[in-house]
Formats: sequence, structure tokens, C-alpha cells
Amino acid sequence: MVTSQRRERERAQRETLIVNAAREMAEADGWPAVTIRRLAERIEYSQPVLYSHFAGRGAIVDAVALQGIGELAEALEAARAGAAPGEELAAVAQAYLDFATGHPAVFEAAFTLAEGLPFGPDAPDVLKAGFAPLFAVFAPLAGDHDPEAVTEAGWAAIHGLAVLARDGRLRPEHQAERLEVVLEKFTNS
Amino acid sequence: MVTSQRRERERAQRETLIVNAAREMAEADGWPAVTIRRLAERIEYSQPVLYSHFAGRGAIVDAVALQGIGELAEALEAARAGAAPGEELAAVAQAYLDFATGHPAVFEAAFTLAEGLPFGPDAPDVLKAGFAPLFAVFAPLAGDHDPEAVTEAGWAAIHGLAVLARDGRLRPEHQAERLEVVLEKFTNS
DNA sequence: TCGGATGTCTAGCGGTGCTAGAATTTCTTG
DNA sequence: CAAGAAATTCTAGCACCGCTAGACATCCGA
Repeated sequence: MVTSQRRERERAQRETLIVNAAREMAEADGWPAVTIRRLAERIEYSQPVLYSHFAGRGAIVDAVALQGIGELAEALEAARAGAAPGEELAAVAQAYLDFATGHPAVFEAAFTLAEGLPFGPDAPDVLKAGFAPLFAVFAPLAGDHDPEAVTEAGWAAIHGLAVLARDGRLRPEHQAERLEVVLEKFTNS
Repeated sequence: MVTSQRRERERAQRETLIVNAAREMAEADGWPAVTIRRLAERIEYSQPVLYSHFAGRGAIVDAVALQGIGELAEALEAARAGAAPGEELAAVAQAYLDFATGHPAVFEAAFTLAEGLPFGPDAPDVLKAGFAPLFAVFAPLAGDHDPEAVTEAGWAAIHGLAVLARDGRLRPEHQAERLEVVLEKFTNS
């Protein structure tokens, strides 16, 4: 009976092995290169094993997305906590953009590939944790508006900066000034 | 020799037939449902015919994206031209969001699927045309900053609103207030 | 009318996600 | 400790994908 605990532990271990492998492969060669066959070969198991852990390829992407959002949340919170007074917003925004450029595949998984992640009210704690540092820096700027609406608007501005820059839609050399503009617009008013 | 003109005309006709079919199928059942096989069946030709018009599936998506961006540009310009004085920014922004929700598959093609479209300096005129109405409404708000940088920042804010809302990341009932916030932030400062 | 050029189709390659059923390993029990 | 049961893993294969080579048909100009 004790062995069942060990098996469960080994299963959990293999599950993170899968997620990590998927993440590394995606970061190295892009998500299209992350196929079940290659993933199976990489972890040295046959394909059906993957399906005993995840419902399908999409669920693996979702798992990477969830992990990534957790790390993004940590990065944002760390940036906020470590910033000089008055510089929290700039620090959080910069951390967001840095995460997007530093982990493009994870960012892609989290924001354009993930399809099975519940958001709205019944979102996992990890997702809400990501919203917290954003709320902390944007809510004070709310004025007459709903603080959450302002946070969502500010998040959208930063997020738009991240995705348009990633897709080559914006002039790279003006990246810093664009962020300045957004920060200034949200601060002075 | 005259017949060659007719043939070229018919070819062009069939090309738009393909693009329209792809667009309609994508809008109806999503992009994954737009396969070469189904597309060929739909236009009542065999698969290789599609490859005599486009380099591959991606090029068809790009064609839909380009067409969509052209329409988006028209919609933005129309909104700007038809707006009451002082309301141009709000009108353009609203038109952008309406286009995103009204033609989700085209929007997806234009901003997350298209991979072969040149942007930067050597972008087709259609793409630059889309930037014009945005520039027209954001540049006057530039202040000390580079007008193009401000336009890009404003565009990013609206775009972020569009994509996060589309992916269910934002509370639907606060859509209007979020837009208000963005407009107000960019206007008052 | 006929030969060549142009256009189109059939058939198939290697790859994908996913799964049924066989084979193997592991655990429990007599 | 051996044998049966249960859990786990693998082999093999399905239907589909994007894409293409080569056979076939059609149309044109001489």
C-alpha cells in the first residue's frame, strides 16, 4: 500500500518532466515543433503515456501556460516590491515586457495558445495572483473610475505593447519611448 | 492571344474565390477547420490548384489578413471622417474594437496567424493606410513625444483591449469603462 | 488536323494527434 | 514462493494534415 504513494510521486515527477520538456522544446524551436511524438521520444516513453497525464496536446500547452503565468506573477510582484517609491508602475510594466521578450514561447502559450484555462471569476489562484501586482500599481491611479477597470485598461496597454512588438508591428528603436508614453499618460491625469 | 487575357481574368477571379472561401470558412468554424482539402472541395477544384495560386496554406491566411487589414483601415478612416469634432479618437478606437469582435477570424489572421507579411519600412501600402487614421487621432496628443511613438502606444492600448477581451481575459461588463479609461488617459495629460 | 503547351487531377509521401488492444510488468493473495 | 489479478506500458494503426510528382486532359496556334 505504501508503494502506491511512491507511484503517485513518480507520476507527478514524470508530469513535470513532460511540462518542462514541452517548454524547453517550444522555447528552442517554437510550438509547432512540439509534437507528441518528439515529446515522447524526449522523455523516453511511448506516446500513449502522455495521454495518461494530459487529455491531449492542448492540455500540455495549457500546463506550460499556467506555469508561465505563475512565473510572470512572481516576476511582476518582485518588480513591484523591489522598486523605489513612485517607480512601482514603471518597474512592473518593464518586468511584463521583459518576460514577454525573455520567454516568448511561454508568453505565446499563456496568451495566444492556451484554450482550456478558465479565466473570469473561477480562475485558478495563479491567474489571480498575476493580476494582483498590476492592481497594486494601477488602482491608485483610478480617480473616479472603477479600480479594476483601470487596472484592466492599464494591463491592456502594456500587453498590447508586448504583443505588437513581438510580432514586429512596431519600430524596435522606439520601444522605450512608447513605454514612457503609456506610463506618462496613465500617471498624469 | 486575346484568350490569355480572359484566362488571367479567370485566374484572378478564382484567386479571390479562394480567399473569400477561406475567410468564410474561418469565420464560420475557426481557422483550424480551414484545411487545403476542405478548401479545395469548397471551390470545386483539386488541392494542387490552390498551390498554383498560393505558396501554401500560410499564404492563404496572409491573403485574408491583408484583405482584412485593408477593411480595418477603411473602417477606421470612415469612423474618423464621420465623427463629430473632438470625438475622432473615440470613434476610431470604437471602430477598432468593433472590427475585432465583428470579424474575429480575420482579426486573428491579421494579428496572430499572419507570418509572411512585411511590416516595418517596406510594408505594403495597405498596412500603412491602416496606420494613418490612428496617427491622425493620436499625433495631436503627442506633446513633447515623437508623434509616431505616441500613435504606436495608443494603438497598443486599443489593441491590447481587443485581444485580451477576445480571449476572455477581461470582464465583459466593463468593456465600455475600460475604453473610457484609455481614452481619458490619453486625452487628459 | 495535329503537335505542343497549358492546365488539372489522381495518387501518394511523410507527418500529425490520438487510440484500441496486445504485451509486459508489478502487486496481491493463496 | 508461485500464481492469478491489476495496473502500466507499448506496438500498431486510424483518419487526417500540408504538400508534390507524374499522369491525364484540355486548349491553342500552325
